[in-house]
Amino acid sequence: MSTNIYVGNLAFSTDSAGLKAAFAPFGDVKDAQVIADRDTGRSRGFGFVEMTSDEEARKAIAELDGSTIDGRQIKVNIAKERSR
DNA sequence: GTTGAGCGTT
Repeated sequence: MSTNIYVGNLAFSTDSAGLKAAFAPFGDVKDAQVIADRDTGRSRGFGFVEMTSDEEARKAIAELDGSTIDGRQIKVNIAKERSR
């Protein structure tokens, strides 16, 4: 099992690697992805991070929500279910 | 070569 995290208000210059780099210090990041427009390939300004440890995920959220990455104050929360 | 609310493609 793992914890899925929503990250919003990302700078358009932030990519999946940048996202992972931000969360990695707080625990094991299973996967990180910035959602890009499927047609243009450009960032949509938000993404998701999946962490293997639920407690580390919560700590990362607490530490990173409202923090600044690439000049933008990001929004971090537990993600909703993808199949909506 | 731009922009700014948002919960995603497989």
